[in-house]
Amino acid sequence: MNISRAISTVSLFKDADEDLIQRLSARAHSNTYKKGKVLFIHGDKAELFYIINHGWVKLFRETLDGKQAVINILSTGEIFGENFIFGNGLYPYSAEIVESGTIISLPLSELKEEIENNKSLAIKLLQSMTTHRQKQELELEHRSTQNTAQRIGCFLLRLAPKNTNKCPIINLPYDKMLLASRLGMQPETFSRALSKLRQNTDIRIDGSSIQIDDLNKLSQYICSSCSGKFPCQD
Amino acid sequence: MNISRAISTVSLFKDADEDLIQRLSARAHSNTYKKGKVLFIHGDKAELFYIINHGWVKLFRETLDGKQAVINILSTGEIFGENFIFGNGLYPYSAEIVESGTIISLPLSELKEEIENNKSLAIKLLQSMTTHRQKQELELEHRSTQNTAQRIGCFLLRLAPKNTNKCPIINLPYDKMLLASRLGMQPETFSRALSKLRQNTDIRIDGSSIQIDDLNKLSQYICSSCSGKFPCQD
DNA sequence: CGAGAAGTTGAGCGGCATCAATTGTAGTGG
DNA sequence: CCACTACAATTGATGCCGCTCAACTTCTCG
Repeated sequence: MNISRAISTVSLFKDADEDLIQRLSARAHSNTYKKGKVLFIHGDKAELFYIINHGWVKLFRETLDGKQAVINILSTGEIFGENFIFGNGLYPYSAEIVESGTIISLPLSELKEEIENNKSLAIKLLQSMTTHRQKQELELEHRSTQNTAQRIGCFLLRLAPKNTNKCPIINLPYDKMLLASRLGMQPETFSRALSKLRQNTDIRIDGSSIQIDDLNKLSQYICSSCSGKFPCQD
Repeated sequence: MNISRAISTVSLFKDADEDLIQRLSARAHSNTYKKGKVLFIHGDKAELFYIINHGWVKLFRETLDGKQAVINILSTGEIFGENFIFGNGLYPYSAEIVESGTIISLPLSELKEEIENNKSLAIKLLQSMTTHRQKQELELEHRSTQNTAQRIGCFLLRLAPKNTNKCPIINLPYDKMLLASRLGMQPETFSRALSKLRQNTDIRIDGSSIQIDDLNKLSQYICSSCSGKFPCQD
């Protein structure tokens, strides 16, 4: 897959004209990284933003006493670092490859220039920022109102295909340790919470694949502690 | 204080030209509300955004089983609802007056129109969204890495004046119940956590005013569980 | 097949929530 | 102005949820 094709799949550039894609491609670099590679750390000078062509990336912060807070875990077609164009010039968190893959990097200065000259791109970025803010707020709500079993269930519900009424089978996108950190809990707690969820909602677990027999029962168990209604759309 | 003056104090409109302020003022309404008044609730059609001229406003979400998650508590010169211009047309949370005051309301459509015709305003909005996102991420980190006493201390530190090396005296901006909910804890927990903080950091508490004798000791107690360095700037 | 990591399970503990009772405080009306 | 009321704030007792430490099992991959 070539670079310009990858760029044009990103939702921020979906309706962009061909010229823009080409200008961006000209300044882009594609690299393949192994699991464990750190792209940048909290406090580094922010000069690039990234598009994931393939693989998984973890965004996180580390506290002085060694704890880690995972902000998000991203995959193919997703973008990160783009929201620092108008920041203080430093990355506010770190990024690490958690599943080997290829990453495209682009200069923030180039994106900034494009945005300043392209109204519809600026508005696209505003839209994507709005979406992210709302997800973030929902995340914060979940942390304070949902218990660990519900948080796992909520994650599963959002992975489930929306429009099938048959029992979906879900494959966890990455390993359970990573998922636990993504959901803000310990691996041991995750394991126990998942089996608690199984007891309460009749899901069937086989390694990393999970079958939901009764979607209704699951969503009731989860969404009673949420401000939204299933299926989640906000 | 007249409407256009109030509008021009908002950071989003700080460098705006006089014409813009006047166009906005022409479509603005100022209202005085008492404590308890609900401006809008989660799910309402989003048609207005608001500027606080005076008083305090709580933004929050409510879950089906009655729990409440406070998103933020805002005051004079702050703006809210502006980030729904590019949303799905519905308010994603509720807003309630918690300290009586006057609020200016403006149509979102007007702001949207201005932004689409005014590049520098669009960029201003992008900047403010960036700031908000980073604050939100820090908030999420705090919830998972800081305990209740540290969260209170962190709140105090951010209220303290930055550039004095003498012992600052801080007045809590609103009552302790509300502050507890803002920090995601129960009132009883807040009370206990505050006295724990007093024991560990030599602060002196007298009702709602708090004196910090040893700023260094306080910041060490707090910021060891944070990814940032004191004084907080990111 | 063996080493190391992921995942599970158990025991124990601490932090925060909950329920309940008491004290402090501000606002109301006689 | 004071008595009354309602609510804020504190304190105690108790229980649960999730973290920590530890042992064990399962899985993965060289």
